[in-house]
Amino acid sequence: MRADARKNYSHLLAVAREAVTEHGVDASMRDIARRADVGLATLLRHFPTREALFEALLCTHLDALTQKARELETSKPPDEALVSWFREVVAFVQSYRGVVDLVASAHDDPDSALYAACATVHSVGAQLLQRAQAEGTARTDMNGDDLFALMSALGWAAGQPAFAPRADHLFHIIASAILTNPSSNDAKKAAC
Amino acid sequence: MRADARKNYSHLLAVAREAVTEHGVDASMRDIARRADVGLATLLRHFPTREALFEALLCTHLDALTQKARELETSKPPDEALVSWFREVVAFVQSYRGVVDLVASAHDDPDSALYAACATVHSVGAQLLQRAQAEGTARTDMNGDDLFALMSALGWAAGQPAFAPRADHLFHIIASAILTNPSSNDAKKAAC
DNA sequence: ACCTGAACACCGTTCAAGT
DNA sequence: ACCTGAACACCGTTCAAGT
Repeated sequence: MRADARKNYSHLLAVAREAVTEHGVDASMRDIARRADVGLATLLRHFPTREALFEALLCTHLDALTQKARELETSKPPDEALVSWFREVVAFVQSYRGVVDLVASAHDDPDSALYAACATVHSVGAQLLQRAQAEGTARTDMNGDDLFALMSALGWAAGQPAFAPRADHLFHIIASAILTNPSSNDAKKAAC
Repeated sequence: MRADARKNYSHLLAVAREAVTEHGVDASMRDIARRADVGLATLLRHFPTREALFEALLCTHLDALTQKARELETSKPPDEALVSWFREVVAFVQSYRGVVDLVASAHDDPDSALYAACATVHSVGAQLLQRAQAEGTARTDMNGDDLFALMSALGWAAGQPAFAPRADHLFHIIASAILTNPSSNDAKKAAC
Protein backbone atom coordinates (compact mmCIF):
# COMPACT_ATOMS: atom_id res chain seq x y z
CA MET A 1 0.00 0.00 0.00
CA ARG A 2 1.27 3.44 -0.88
CA ALA A 3 2.05 5.87 1.93
CA ASP A 4 -0.82 8.25 1.15
CA ALA A 5 -3.22 5.33 0.84
CA ARG A 6 -2.17 3.98 4.22
CA LYS A 7 -2.68 7.38 5.77
CA ASN A 8 -6.13 7.68 4.19
CA TYR A 9 -7.02 4.22 5.43
CA SER A 10 -6.36 4.86 9.10
CA HIS A 11 -7.81 8.35 8.98
CA LEU A 12 -10.98 7.02 7.36
CA LEU A 13 -11.30 4.36 10.03
CA ALA A 14 -11.00 6.93 12.81
CA VAL A 15 -13.56 9.23 11.19
CA ALA A 16 -15.88 6.32 10.42
CA ARG A 17 -15.76 5.26 14.05
CA GLU A 18 -17.00 8.70 15.07
CA ALA A 19 -19.80 8.76 12.52
CA VAL A 20 -20.90 5.26 13.39
CA THR A 21 -20.90 6.05 17.08
CA GLU A 22 -23.33 8.86 16.35
CA HIS A 23 -25.55 7.32 13.68
CA GLY A 24 -25.06 3.60 14.06
CA VAL A 25 -24.87 1.21 11.19
CA ASP A 26 -26.86 3.53 8.91
CA ALA A 27 -24.29 6.32 8.99
CA SER A 28 -23.94 7.88 5.56
CA MET A 29 -20.87 6.75 3.62
CA ARG A 30 -20.87 10.11 1.88
CA ASP A 31 -20.83 11.85 5.24
CA ILE A 32 -17.87 9.79 6.41
CA ALA A 33 -15.94 10.68 3.27
CA ARG A 34 -16.84 14.34 3.71
CA ARG A 35 -15.70 14.38 7.34
CA ALA A 36 -12.43 12.77 6.31
CA ASP A 37 -11.89 15.37 3.56
CA VAL A 38 -11.72 12.65 0.98
CA GLY A 39 -13.70 11.84 -2.13
CA LEU A 40 -16.56 9.40 -1.65
CA ALA A 41 -14.97 7.15 -4.25
CA THR A 42 -11.83 6.97 -2.15
CA LEU A 43 -13.78 5.67 0.83
CA LEU A 44 -15.44 3.11 -1.40
CA ARG A 45 -12.06 2.05 -2.76
CA HIS A 46 -10.87 1.17 0.74
CA PHE A 47 -14.17 -0.28 1.89
CA PRO A 48 -16.22 -1.40 -1.09
CA THR A 49 -19.21 -2.24 1.10
CA ARG A 50 -20.61 -1.23 4.45
CA GLU A 51 -19.77 -4.73 5.69
CA ALA A 52 -16.13 -4.25 4.72
CA LEU A 53 -16.00 -1.03 6.72
CA PHE A 54 -17.51 -2.71 9.75
CA GLU A 55 -15.23 -5.68 9.43
CA ALA A 56 -12.34 -3.24 9.82
CA LEU A 57 -14.09 -1.36 12.64
CA LEU A 58 -14.94 -4.51 14.59
CA CYS A 59 -12.11 -6.93 13.92
CA THR A 60 -10.11 -6.04 17.02
CA HIS A 61 -13.14 -6.45 19.21
CA LEU A 62 -14.07 -9.71 17.49
CA ASP A 63 -10.59 -11.13 18.02
CA ALA A 64 -10.80 -10.11 21.67
CA LEU A 65 -14.01 -12.14 22.02
CA THR A 66 -12.29 -15.22 20.67
CA GLN A 67 -9.34 -14.65 22.96
CA LYS A 68 -11.68 -14.18 25.91
CA ALA A 69 -13.40 -17.48 25.19
CA ARG A 70 -10.08 -19.32 25.30
CA GLU A 71 -9.17 -17.62 28.56
CA LEU A 72 -12.49 -18.46 30.20
CA GLU A 73 -12.13 -22.04 29.06
CA THR A 74 -9.11 -22.48 31.29
CA SER A 75 -9.91 -20.09 34.11
CA LYS A 76 -13.56 -20.79 34.92
CA PRO A 77 -15.91 -23.72 35.36
CA PRO A 78 -17.85 -24.49 32.15
CA ASP A 79 -21.18 -22.99 33.17
CA GLU A 80 -19.69 -19.77 34.47
CA ALA A 81 -17.47 -19.47 31.40
CA LEU A 82 -20.43 -19.92 29.08
CA VAL A 83 -22.58 -17.33 30.83
CA SER A 84 -19.80 -14.78 31.17
CA TRP A 85 -18.89 -15.06 27.52
CA PHE A 86 -22.54 -14.91 26.50
CA ARG A 87 -22.78 -11.62 28.31
CA GLU A 88 -19.71 -10.26 26.56
CA VAL A 89 -21.06 -11.10 23.14
CA VAL A 90 -24.37 -9.43 23.97
CA ALA A 91 -22.44 -6.31 24.97
CA PHE A 92 -20.38 -6.51 21.79
CA VAL A 93 -23.32 -6.46 19.39
CA GLN A 94 -24.42 -3.31 21.15
CA SER A 95 -21.13 -1.55 20.43
CA TYR A 96 -22.75 0.36 17.58
CA ARG A 97 -26.45 0.71 16.89
CA GLY A 98 -27.61 -1.84 14.35
CA VAL A 99 -24.49 -4.00 14.36
CA VAL A 100 -26.52 -7.00 15.40
CA ASP A 101 -28.51 -6.91 12.15
CA LEU A 102 -25.29 -6.69 10.17
CA VAL A 103 -23.80 -9.62 12.07
CA ALA A 104 -26.93 -11.74 11.78
CA SER A 105 -27.17 -11.31 8.03
CA ALA A 106 -23.43 -11.79 7.56
CA HIS A 107 -23.80 -15.05 9.44
CA ASP A 108 -25.89 -16.31 6.55
CA ASP A 109 -23.86 -14.88 3.68
CA PRO A 110 -20.43 -16.37 2.95
CA ASP A 111 -19.69 -13.46 0.61
CA SER A 112 -19.99 -10.90 3.39
CA ALA A 113 -16.78 -9.30 4.61
CA LEU A 114 -17.97 -10.11 8.12
CA TYR A 115 -18.66 -13.79 7.48
CA ALA A 116 -15.32 -15.20 8.61
CA ALA A 117 -15.30 -13.23 11.85
CA CYS A 118 -18.85 -14.34 12.63
CA ALA A 119 -18.00 -17.95 11.94
CA THR A 120 -15.10 -17.80 14.37
CA VAL A 121 -17.22 -16.32 17.13
CA HIS A 122 -19.85 -18.92 16.39
CA SER A 123 -17.42 -21.80 16.70
CA VAL A 124 -15.73 -20.71 19.92
CA GLY A 125 -19.22 -20.22 21.37
CA ALA A 126 -20.24 -23.69 20.33
CA GLN A 127 -17.14 -25.02 22.08
CA LEU A 128 -17.99 -23.29 25.35
CA LEU A 129 -21.51 -24.64 25.09
CA GLN A 130 -20.37 -28.20 24.46
CA ARG A 131 -18.05 -28.01 27.42
CA ALA A 132 -20.89 -27.03 29.72
CA GLN A 133 -23.15 -29.64 28.17
CA ALA A 134 -20.55 -32.34 28.75
CA GLU A 135 -20.41 -31.29 32.37
CA GLY A 136 -24.19 -31.41 32.59
CA THR A 137 -24.72 -27.74 33.42
CA ALA A 138 -26.10 -26.59 30.05
CA ARG A 139 -29.23 -27.99 28.46
CA THR A 140 -28.34 -30.59 25.88
CA ASP A 141 -31.19 -29.85 23.46
CA MET A 142 -29.50 -26.78 21.99
CA ASN A 143 -26.55 -26.24 19.67
CA GLY A 144 -24.17 -23.49 18.60
CA ASP A 145 -26.73 -22.01 16.23
CA ASP A 146 -29.20 -21.61 19.06
CA LEU A 147 -26.58 -20.02 21.26
CA PHE A 148 -25.62 -17.54 18.56
CA ALA A 149 -29.28 -16.76 17.89
CA LEU A 150 -30.05 -16.17 21.55
CA MET A 151 -27.04 -13.91 21.99
CA SER A 152 -28.08 -11.94 18.93
CA ALA A 153 -31.72 -11.75 19.93
CA LEU A 154 -30.84 -10.51 23.37
CA GLY A 155 -28.38 -8.04 21.89
CA TRP A 156 -31.10 -6.79 19.57
CA ALA A 157 -33.53 -6.32 22.45
CA ALA A 158 -30.93 -4.60 24.60
CA GLY A 159 -30.33 -2.17 21.74
CA GLN A 160 -33.98 -1.10 21.64
CA PRO A 161 -34.63 1.88 23.90
CA ALA A 162 -37.95 0.34 24.88
CA PHE A 163 -36.33 -2.85 26.17
CA ALA A 164 -32.93 -1.63 27.30
CA PRO A 165 -34.02 -0.93 30.90
CA ARG A 166 -34.83 -4.63 31.37
CA ALA A 167 -31.81 -5.93 29.47
CA ASP A 168 -30.07 -7.32 32.53
CA HIS A 169 -33.16 -9.12 33.63
CA LEU A 170 -33.77 -10.53 30.16
CA PHE A 171 -30.22 -11.82 30.24
CA HIS A 172 -30.96 -13.52 33.52
CA ILE A 173 -34.09 -15.18 32.13
CA ILE A 174 -32.31 -16.52 29.07
CA ALA A 175 -29.27 -17.60 31.05
CA SER A 176 -31.55 -19.57 33.34
CA ALA A 177 -33.01 -21.28 30.29
CA ILE A 178 -29.59 -22.32 29.04
CA LEU A 179 -28.18 -23.54 32.34
CA THR A 180 -29.78 -26.62 33.84
CA ASN A 181 -27.88 -27.58 36.94
CA PRO A 182 -29.59 -26.16 40.04
CA SER A 183 -26.21 -26.10 41.81
CA SER A 184 -25.07 -23.45 39.35
CA ASN A 185 -27.28 -20.82 40.91
CA ASP A 186 -24.36 -19.06 42.53
CA ALA A 187 -22.50 -19.08 39.24
CA LYS A 188 -25.49 -17.43 37.63
CA LYS A 189 -25.68 -14.85 40.36
CA ALA A 190 -21.96 -14.14 40.08
CA ALA A 191 -22.28 -13.57 36.34
CA CYS A 192 -25.30 -11.34 36.83
CA MET B 1 -63.94 11.90 3.31
CA ARG B 2 -64.68 12.66 -0.33
CA ALA B 3 -65.50 9.76 -2.62
CA ASP B 4 -62.28 10.01 -4.64
CA ALA B 5 -60.22 10.26 -1.48
CA ARG B 6 -61.85 7.14 -0.04
CA LYS B 7 -61.15 5.26 -3.24
CA ASN B 8 -57.52 6.39 -3.20
CA TYR B 9 -57.21 5.35 0.42
CA SER B 10 -58.25 1.74 -0.04
CA HIS B 11 -56.40 1.40 -3.31
CA LEU B 12 -53.23 2.73 -1.70
CA LEU B 13 -53.56 0.27 1.15
CA ALA B 14 -53.91 -2.65 -1.25
CA VAL B 15 -50.92 -1.54 -3.29
CA ALA B 16 -48.88 -0.82 -0.17
CA ARG B 17 -49.57 -4.32 1.09
CA GLU B 18 -48.08 -5.76 -2.08
CA ALA B 19 -45.00 -3.56 -1.95
CA VAL B 20 -44.44 -4.27 1.72
CA THR B 21 -44.82 -7.99 1.19
CA GLU B 22 -42.00 -7.77 -1.32
CA HIS B 23 -39.64 -5.29 0.30
CA GLY B 24 -40.62 -5.29 3.94
CA VAL B 25 -40.73 -2.23 6.09
CA ASP B 26 -38.19 -0.41 3.90
CA ALA B 27 -40.40 -0.40 0.82
CA SER B 28 -40.12 2.91 -1.00
CA MET B 29 -43.03 5.27 -0.40
CA ARG B 30 -42.40 6.72 -3.84
CA ASP B 31 -42.67 3.27 -5.35
CA ILE B 32 -45.98 2.63 -3.61
CA ALA B 33 -47.37 5.89 -4.96
CA ARG B 34 -46.11 5.05 -8.42
CA ARG B 35 -47.68 1.61 -8.37
CA ALA B 36 -50.97 3.14 -7.27
CA ASP B 37 -50.83 5.70 -10.11
CA VAL B 38 -51.00 8.50 -7.62
CA GLY B 39 -48.74 11.41 -6.78
CA LEU B 40 -46.27 10.81 -3.96
CA ALA B 41 -47.78 13.75 -2.12
CA THR B 42 -51.18 12.06 -2.20
CA LEU B 43 -49.80 8.98 -0.47
CA LEU B 44 -48.17 11.21 2.15
CA ARG B 45 -51.46 13.05 2.67
CA HIS B 46 -53.19 9.79 3.62
CA PHE B 47 -50.24 8.37 5.55
CA PRO B 48 -47.97 11.16 6.74
CA THR B 49 -45.40 8.70 8.10
CA ARG B 50 -44.34 5.15 7.50
CA GLU B 51 -45.72 4.31 10.93
CA ALA B 52 -49.13 5.66 9.94
CA LEU B 53 -49.14 3.43 6.88
CA PHE B 54 -48.24 0.39 8.93
CA GLU B 55 -50.79 1.23 11.55
CA ALA B 56 -53.39 0.97 8.79
CA LEU B 57 -51.83 -2.17 7.35
CA LEU B 58 -51.60 -3.95 10.69
CA CYS B 59 -54.59 -2.75 12.68
CA THR B 60 -56.85 -5.65 11.74
CA HIS B 61 -54.19 -8.14 12.68
CA LEU B 62 -53.45 -6.29 15.92
CA ASP B 63 -57.09 -6.29 16.90
CA ALA B 64 -57.23 -10.01 16.17
CA LEU B 65 -54.37 -10.56 18.61
CA THR B 66 -56.24 -8.77 21.35
CA GLN B 67 -59.37 -10.74 20.55
CA LYS B 68 -57.40 -13.97 20.60
CA ALA B 69 -56.00 -13.18 24.03
CA ARG B 70 -59.50 -12.74 25.43
CA GLU B 71 -60.61 -16.00 23.86
CA LEU B 72 -57.65 -17.93 25.23
CA GLU B 73 -58.28 -16.49 28.64
CA THR B 74 -61.59 -18.32 28.86
CA SER B 75 -60.87 -21.39 26.76
CA LYS B 76 -57.47 -22.55 27.99
CA PRO B 77 -55.57 -23.01 31.23
CA PRO B 78 -53.37 -20.00 32.02
CA ASP B 79 -50.02 -21.52 31.05
CA GLU B 80 -51.27 -22.90 27.75
CA ALA B 81 -53.03 -19.65 26.96
CA LEU B 82 -49.87 -17.66 27.62
CA VAL B 83 -47.67 -19.85 25.46
CA SER B 84 -50.16 -20.08 22.60
CA TRP B 85 -50.61 -16.33 22.52
CA PHE B 86 -46.86 -15.78 22.77
CA ARG B 87 -46.48 -17.86 19.65
CA GLU B 88 -49.12 -15.88 17.80
CA VAL B 89 -47.44 -12.59 18.57
CA VAL B 90 -44.11 -13.94 17.40
CA ALA B 91 -45.76 -14.96 14.14
CA PHE B 92 -47.40 -11.55 13.85
CA VAL B 93 -44.19 -9.53 14.02
CA GLN B 94 -42.96 -11.66 11.15
CA SER B 95 -45.91 -10.71 8.94
CA TYR B 96 -43.72 -8.23 7.07
CA ARG B 97 -39.95 -8.03 7.15
CA GLY B 98 -38.78 -5.44 9.66
CA VAL B 99 -42.12 -4.91 11.40
CA VAL B 100 -40.59 -5.93 14.71
CA ASP B 101 -38.22 -2.95 14.66
CA LEU B 102 -41.10 -0.64 13.89
CA VAL B 103 -43.15 -2.09 16.73
CA ALA B 104 -40.28 -1.99 19.20
CA SER B 105 -39.52 1.64 18.54
CA ALA B 106 -43.20 2.61 18.52
CA HIS B 107 -43.45 0.98 21.91
CA ASP B 108 -41.17 3.68 23.23
CA ASP B 109 -42.64 6.64 21.35
CA PRO B 110 -46.09 7.90 22.35
CA ASP B 111 -46.17 10.05 19.21
CA SER B 112 -45.92 7.06 16.90
CA ALA B 113 -49.06 6.11 15.01
CA LEU B 114 -48.43 2.56 16.19
CA TYR B 115 -48.11 3.41 19.87
CA ALA B 116 -51.71 2.80 20.92
CA ALA B 117 -51.92 -0.55 19.18
CA CYS B 118 -48.65 -1.66 20.80
CA ALA B 119 -49.83 -0.58 24.21
CA THR B 120 -52.99 -2.66 23.84
CA VAL B 121 -51.08 -5.75 22.84
CA HIS B 122 -48.70 -5.12 25.70
CA SER B 123 -51.47 -4.89 28.25
CA VAL B 124 -53.42 -7.99 27.17
CA GLY B 125 -50.13 -9.86 27.23
CA ALA B 126 -49.39 -8.67 30.74
CA GLN B 127 -52.83 -9.91 31.76
CA LEU B 128 -52.20 -13.39 30.38
CA LEU B 129 -48.86 -13.44 32.15
CA GLN B 130 -50.31 -12.39 35.48
CA ARG B 131 -52.98 -15.03 35.20
CA ALA B 132 -50.36 -17.74 34.75
CA GLN B 133 -48.24 -16.26 37.51
CA ALA B 134 -51.19 -16.31 39.89
CA GLU B 135 -51.67 -19.95 39.08
CA GLY B 136 -48.00 -20.61 39.69
CA THR B 137 -47.15 -21.80 36.19
CA ALA B 138 -45.22 -18.73 35.00
CA ARG B 139 -42.10 -17.42 36.69
CA THR B 140 -42.95 -14.54 38.97
CA ASP B 141 -39.76 -12.55 38.45
CA MET B 142 -40.86 -11.15 35.10
CA ASN B 143 -43.39 -8.57 34.01
CA GLY B 144 -45.29 -7.44 30.93
CA ASP B 145 -42.28 -5.53 29.63
CA ASP B 146 -40.16 -8.65 29.74
CA LEU B 147 -42.85 -10.65 27.98
CA PHE B 148 -43.13 -8.07 25.21
CA ALA B 149 -39.36 -7.90 24.87
CA LEU B 150 -39.00 -11.68 24.66
CA MET B 151 -41.75 -11.95 22.05
CA SER B 152 -40.10 -9.20 20.03
CA ALA B 153 -36.61 -10.63 20.38
CA LEU B 154 -37.78 -14.04 19.27
CA GLY B 155 -39.72 -12.48 16.39
CA TRP B 156 -36.60 -10.62 15.37
CA ALA B 157 -34.52 -13.79 15.40
CA ALA B 158 -37.14 -15.76 13.51
CA GLY B 159 -37.09 -13.07 10.84
CA GLN B 160 -33.35 -13.48 10.25
CA PRO B 161 -32.64 -16.05 7.52
CA ALA B 162 -29.67 -17.27 9.56
CA PHE B 163 -31.82 -18.11 12.58
CA ALA B 164 -35.18 -18.92 11.01
CA PRO B 165 -34.47 -22.67 10.70
CA ARG B 166 -34.17 -22.91 14.49
CA ALA B 167 -37.06 -20.57 15.28
CA ASP B 168 -39.34 -23.28 16.63
CA HIS B 169 -36.64 -24.58 18.88
CA LEU B 170 -35.77 -21.10 20.12
CA PHE B 171 -39.43 -20.65 20.93
CA HIS B 172 -39.32 -23.83 22.95
CA ILE B 173 -36.26 -22.68 24.90
CA ILE B 174 -37.77 -19.34 25.79
CA ALA B 175 -41.15 -20.85 26.60
CA SER B 176 -39.44 -23.21 28.99
CA ALA B 177 -37.81 -20.23 30.66
CA ILE B 178 -41.14 -18.50 31.17
CA LEU B 179 -43.09 -21.49 32.43
CA THR B 180 -42.09 -22.92 35.78
CA ASN B 181 -44.48 -25.70 36.64
CA PRO B 182 -43.00 -29.06 35.66
CA SER B 183 -46.53 -30.44 35.24
CA SER B 184 -47.00 -28.09 32.32
CA ASN B 185 -44.68 -30.10 30.10
CA ASP B 186 -47.56 -31.50 28.09
CA ALA B 187 -48.97 -28.01 27.63
CA LYS B 188 -45.62 -26.92 26.28
CA LYS B 189 -45.47 -29.88 23.95
CA ALA B 190 -48.99 -29.21 22.73
CA ALA B 191 -48.12 -25.61 21.96
CA CYS B 192 -44.98 -26.64 20.11
C1' DA C 1 -61.32 19.12 -0.08
C1' DC C 2 -58.32 16.87 -2.32
C1' DC C 3 -54.65 16.14 -5.72
C1' DT C 4 -50.29 17.20 -8.33
C1' DG C 5 -45.75 18.39 -10.13
C1' DA C 6 -41.62 20.35 -9.16
C1' DA C 7 -37.84 21.91 -6.27
C1' DC C 8 -34.90 20.42 -2.61
C1' DA C 9 -31.41 18.07 -0.09
C1' DC C 10 -30.11 13.83 0.49
C1' DC C 11 -28.31 8.65 -0.65
C1' DG C 12 -24.89 4.81 -2.87
C1' DT C 13 -22.91 3.26 -7.51
C1' DT C 14 -20.11 3.82 -11.31
C1' DC C 15 -16.49 5.41 -14.24
C1' DA C 16 -13.66 8.32 -17.18
C1' DA C 17 -10.03 11.55 -16.27
C1' DG C 18 -6.32 13.12 -13.48
C1' DT C 19 -1.56 12.78 -10.84
C1' DA D 1 -1.24 2.99 -7.71
C1' DC D 2 -4.18 5.79 -6.01
C1' DC D 3 -7.45 9.68 -6.00
C1' DT D 4 -11.30 12.68 -7.78
C1' DG D 5 -15.41 14.92 -9.63
C1' DA D 6 -19.34 14.31 -12.04
C1' DA D 7 -23.23 11.77 -13.89
C1' DC D 8 -26.76 8.61 -12.56
C1' DA D 9 -30.83 6.77 -10.48
C1' DC D 10 -32.68 6.70 -6.43
C1' DC D 11 -34.90 8.49 -1.63
C1' DG D 12 -38.46 11.41 1.60
C1' DT D 13 -40.00 16.37 2.54
C1' DT D 14 -42.22 20.42 1.38
C1' DC D 15 -45.21 23.61 -0.90
C1' DA D 16 -47.28 26.60 -4.37
C1' DA D 17 -50.58 25.86 -7.96
C1' DG D 18 -54.42 23.40 -9.84
C1' DT D 19 -59.46 21.33 -9.95
